[in-house]
Amino acid sequence: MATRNAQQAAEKRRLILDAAVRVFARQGFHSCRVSDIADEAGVAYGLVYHYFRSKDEILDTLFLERWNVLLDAIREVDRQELPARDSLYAIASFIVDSYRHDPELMKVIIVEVTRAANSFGRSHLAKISEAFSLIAEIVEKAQKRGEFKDTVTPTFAAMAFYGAIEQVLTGWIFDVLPGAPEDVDQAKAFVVETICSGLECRAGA
Amino acid sequence: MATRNAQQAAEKRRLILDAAVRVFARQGFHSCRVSDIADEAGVAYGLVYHYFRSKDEILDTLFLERWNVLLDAIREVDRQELPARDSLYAIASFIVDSYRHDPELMKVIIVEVTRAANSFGRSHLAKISEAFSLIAEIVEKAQKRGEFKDTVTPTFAAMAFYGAIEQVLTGWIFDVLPGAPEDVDQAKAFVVETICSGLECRAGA
DNA sequence: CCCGACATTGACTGACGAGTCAACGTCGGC
DNA sequence: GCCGACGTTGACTCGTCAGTCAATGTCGGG
Repeated sequence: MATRNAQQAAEKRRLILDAAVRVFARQGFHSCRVSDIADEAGVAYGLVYHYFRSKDEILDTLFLERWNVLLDAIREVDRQELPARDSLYAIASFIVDSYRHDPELMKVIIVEVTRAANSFGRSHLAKISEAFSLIAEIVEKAQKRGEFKDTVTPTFAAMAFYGAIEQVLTGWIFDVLPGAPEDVDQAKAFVVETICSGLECRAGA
Repeated sequence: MATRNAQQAAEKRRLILDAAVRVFARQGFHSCRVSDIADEAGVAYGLVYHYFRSKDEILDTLFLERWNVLLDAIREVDRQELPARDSLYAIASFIVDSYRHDPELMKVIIVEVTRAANSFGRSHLAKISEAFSLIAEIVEKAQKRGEFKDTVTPTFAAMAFYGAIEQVLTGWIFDVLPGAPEDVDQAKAFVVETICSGLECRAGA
């Protein structure tokens, strides 16, 4: 009952979650066994089931933890009412920096959840879509303010924006795109430049 | 030995492939059984293994058939040396029309191969990347001609372009984006407008 | 120092599904 | 109308894992 116990339990849980990230990133969710996670964490097989109801619940937990952080970040950006280009730059930066900070975790979330809409993504579709809606709102406001032209619906623009970023991350993850630190930095600007210039009203218009 | 036999065999093979598309689209590759495909095709379980070495080979076949058509289409567009915006519009059109023509097949290819780089996509990464390279070439030529600005590398631009389209298709597939016929038509223009305007040199520049 | 609660262990089980294979049609040629 | 090749069948095998559970360890409180 001691506080120390609760904290120790939390640490063990974290230990398993962190091990799972490494194993999922290395072998993929479906082709790894629960015993691989236990081994990686240095705990017994059964203990994994003491802390999590199922293998799925581990991935759910990893995804929700991180995605909620992303949603909060987007909401915070939104609240600041910056010019749309700055807002989108901040969001792109956040995602790209998340990748730079913990590539394995981002790989797992993108490959096993976000891009796996048929298996895992399915149950998290609503949560994933929340991000699209928030981005769409930012675009919509920019259109009302006259910053962005309104020939493209906010929803499509949001999908294009998010899709472009995710594809770039996927490129890094699978080594089809150069992912050196300087490339990663440039990428933020590239994506925002491409998408925003396409959405903005021309200077002369 | 008769020609008729060879043709009948080809038809049976096709029967199984078409059934597989429906089953994969409905249940997903991993959560369907080979017996589901056999049932859907109205043939015995074992016959599937008479025509294909494995469950994987069925998906491989479906993917390669379609992706080669896409690559040919892109090469053909490239050969015509149109303005880059027209080239990219043609490519976007081709992909979007492929979806309209056979949503189930495109769903399978995107969800189970293209977006599943960790399982199936892995073995087809080279084939998938070919499309990126071809698009990147088009962008590069446009930059050399001065149509597109060169602040964004062709590779990144290609990823952004393809990513945007794929995300829109994914939106339709999972009903997070309105996919009525008129939306589908607009989408081509939306994507090209967004990405190309972002890449083009400003009129005043 | 003992006791009970809870953390930890890992051998085991039960389900599932890919792939095999031996038996059974069927059809064309002779 | 007989023969043999090959298309077709589906019950069966066999490996794989997720999840269970009973046994064992640990630790704090009384």
